[in-house]
Amino acid sequence: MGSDNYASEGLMKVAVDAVVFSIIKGDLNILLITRKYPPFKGQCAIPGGFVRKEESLEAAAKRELTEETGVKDIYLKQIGAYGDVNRDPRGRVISIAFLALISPDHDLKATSDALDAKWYPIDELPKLAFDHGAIIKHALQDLRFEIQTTNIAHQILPKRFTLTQLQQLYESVLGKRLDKRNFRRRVLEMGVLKETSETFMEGAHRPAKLYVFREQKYAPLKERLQVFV
Amino acid sequence: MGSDNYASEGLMKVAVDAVVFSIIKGDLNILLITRKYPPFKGQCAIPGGFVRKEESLEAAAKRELTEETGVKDIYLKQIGAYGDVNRDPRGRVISIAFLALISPDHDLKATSDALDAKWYPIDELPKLAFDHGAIIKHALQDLRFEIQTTNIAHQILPKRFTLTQLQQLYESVLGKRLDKRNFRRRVLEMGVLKETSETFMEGAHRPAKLYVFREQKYAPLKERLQVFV
DNA sequence: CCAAAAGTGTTGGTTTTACACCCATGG
DNA sequence: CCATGGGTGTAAAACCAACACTTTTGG
Repeated sequence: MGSDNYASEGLMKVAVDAVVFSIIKGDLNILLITRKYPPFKGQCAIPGGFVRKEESLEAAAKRELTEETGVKDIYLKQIGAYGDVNRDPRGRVISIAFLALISPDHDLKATSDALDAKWYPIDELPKLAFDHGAIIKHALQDLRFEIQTTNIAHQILPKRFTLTQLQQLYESVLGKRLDKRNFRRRVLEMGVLKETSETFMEGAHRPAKLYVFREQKYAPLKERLQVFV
Repeated sequence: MGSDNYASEGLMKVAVDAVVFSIIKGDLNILLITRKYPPFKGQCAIPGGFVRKEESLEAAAKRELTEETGVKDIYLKQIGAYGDVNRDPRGRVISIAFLALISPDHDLKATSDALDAKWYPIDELPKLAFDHGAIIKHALQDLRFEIQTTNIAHQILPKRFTLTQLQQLYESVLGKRLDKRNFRRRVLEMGVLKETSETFMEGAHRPAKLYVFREQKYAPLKERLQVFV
């Protein structure tokens, strides 16, 4: 960083935006709000807002997400900064984007801003405000990488889950079918899961064993789950 | 992004910083400047500075790099935003970091700011200003990934190069030795190189074939060069 | 003819893929 | 006893890691 004229240079608006993914009926969805004021009034956008002086970028993203959608207590991973000169018609705004993968049963409260937050399947996204279309595209690439290299899956699954649920999650995120036997063998050999003594029963068939993640916080995996994209 | 009180919120300083890598005598080096003014006067830092109203983040990083070090015309890859509240003692500054891999024979001009830019081997880095130590650590991880998944190597190599030069580059970046036969087989099978009819001769031994990258611009590779870290 | 780096294949072990049937349960 | 999804093993193919000698040149 230069030492030159600190006072005048570089002042601009800094925002954060969150691309929040979930799986609904087997399809990957994204949480969007509808803008009630210009610019892009009536169009959809990913939730976000301006960073305050005294909060970190991640804290700002969490706060805005809660304010606009009611979603809280989730892990956000930074995916990059978007800073094209004309990305916001109001003036120069730099946005730092984050991604998350959460359970769809977080309550989407009607918010103070009267923005309504809704889930949209990723292959039926509406036209998006700002450069949010590009941000989402990058976020999806990033998510496909994340799910194979970290335990981010634990954010979306119930504490205890079946291997079939886990596999369906991977299939939805990666957008392709996986072989049941190979998937189970690999995920178990990696040692990131722990078998519980409980089972899950639903419908007229054999009950499924329930598993938990060994690491309950977001953490990188030792090896990559070699499923690729 | 919220629609609320656009005028007042989110205003802060935005900077860019560039972690520029090169190989000097087989060792991975980083380009640092010495700060001539407070804060962190006399300490080393990665080159960077504030973003101007009318330039993109990448353009700002390129401009600052040229101003401070003389290095120009290089590809910069964004690696993330650093926004901790107290990362800059002057006040709130968000910094967007970039990385590059360049040839060491870019001239390091004595700059207008009288900052001198010098190369430092990565295992002999001085104490660094701001959070630049952390930024460099992330940049190195990122570089090790980049070199296996993109043709970023073409930035540092001469247009035509030998396979031995390419292999030494990989070894320096990854910090480990690679098997000559396996390396050559894989890199050729990937099809990112094109053999030329020329050879390179130096010293009393068999001349080496010269190769060029098929893609002359930064581009992701179809497959990953499976060397890992 | 010596030194030096360029160039080149094979083998054994490991990993990955593809693939089909039996099990436990509720109705 | 039927329908449903849970659970399991194996063989062939692909891939990866380890390894040493011949070639071409200049001095």
